[in-house]
Amino acid sequence: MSGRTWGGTTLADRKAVRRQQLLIAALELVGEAGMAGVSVRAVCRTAKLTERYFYESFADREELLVAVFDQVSAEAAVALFEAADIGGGTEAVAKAAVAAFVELIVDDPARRIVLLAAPLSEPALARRQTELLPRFISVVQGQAPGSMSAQEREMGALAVLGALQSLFLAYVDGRLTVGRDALVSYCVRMLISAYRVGSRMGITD
Amino acid sequence: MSGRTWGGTTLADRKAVRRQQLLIAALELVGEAGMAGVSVRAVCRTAKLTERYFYESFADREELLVAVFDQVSAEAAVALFEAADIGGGTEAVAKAAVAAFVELIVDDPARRIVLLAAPLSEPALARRQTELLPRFISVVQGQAPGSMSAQEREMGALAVLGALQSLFLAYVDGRLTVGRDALVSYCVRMLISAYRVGSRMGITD
DNA sequence: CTTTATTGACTACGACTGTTGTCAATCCTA
DNA sequence: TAGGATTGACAACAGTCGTAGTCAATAAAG
Repeated sequence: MSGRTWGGTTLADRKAVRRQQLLIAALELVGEAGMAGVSVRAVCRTAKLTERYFYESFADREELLVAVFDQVSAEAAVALFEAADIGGGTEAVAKAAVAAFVELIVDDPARRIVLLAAPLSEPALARRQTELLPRFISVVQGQAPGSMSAQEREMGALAVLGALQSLFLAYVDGRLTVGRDALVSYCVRMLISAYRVGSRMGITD
Repeated sequence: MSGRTWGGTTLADRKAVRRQQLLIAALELVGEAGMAGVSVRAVCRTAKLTERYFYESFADREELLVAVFDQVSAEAAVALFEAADIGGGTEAVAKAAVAAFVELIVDDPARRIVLLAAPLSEPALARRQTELLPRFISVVQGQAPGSMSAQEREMGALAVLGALQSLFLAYVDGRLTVGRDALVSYCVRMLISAYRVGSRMGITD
């Protein structure tokens, strides 16, 4: 049965192709109309597939969104790892990674929405992002000081993520009027110093 | 004409009452179904008013949302100012304010969504929040160091806002498993040290 | 009582949604 | 060629949406 073909391809291959078509269509819709533009019918319409094929790969919209997020995240991770692979100290690495990320989100509205904005309004993506967060953070921060508890580390990562999301989204919205270099520089410094919040107990003003 | 009454009240008064009914209905819908639950028809249904009265006070959904945001923000600001009005140093003030804010958002899901989550998915609210941000931040941070540029101050405020949003939303979602005291403590330290990022030029690791 | 303003309950337009089923046409294998 | 799998194009159900107009009933003032 699995060897049977249609148009020269197996059913498994056709399913994989259709699945990818749906992911691409969803990302395209995000870019055009934001997350609200991603409905089952809209995605199928854009992919030129009937709704039957949606349910071939995804139980519901949420499952599709998570798959889109995973795919875009994986691409972003590759870009970050490549940008950070320049050797040098923590600051140089952080700067390269942040600059690469700023370029990615400025240049690609759809991916920006998926990576930064969507997790803020889609609970499933927020959870997924939280799961993947340590991986992204580790690119630029290396090892946390041993004195930090797991909780401090967790809070630090979430705080950094929130801060970056806020800054980047404000920057592209025009709510933050600074140059790109200043933004990158600030983010780098923030990333590097983030552990200081947690690593210095008993701070007084 | 303005003195003419209906049921003992003037037209202006009735308009004000209906407007408030719509605001209350919107907040109630937020609590039940998130921002997606707030449509013109749903709000009017909940307020038991016909759609005509929606357009009496608001041009569209966005204008209603901004009004809801403004009202909830004003209430939150009062709560923060009262909590912070305890005298003492910056840390004590910050702690009181953060603890009060955490209590507010944990106890009131609708207000939490309006204050923290909605600005992340509704552009008009993001802009409004950016405008009001300096006011909230000033409660707990007093004056920024004179050495900071306006840009650094702006970025610092946005970073802090994003960090707090991220931490609080993760906390109430169960994505961040720490105690409330640990969260408050971390946020206070972060708030107090946020200016250090900007105030120390040329940080090296 | 007459006139005007206000209210409440619809209708209309032109779409949209998620999910599932039906049926005819096409393709493939034996 | 026959049988079964696959495809493509719908229809169906039961709703939803934003915006504006219509009309009868009610209220108020002179």
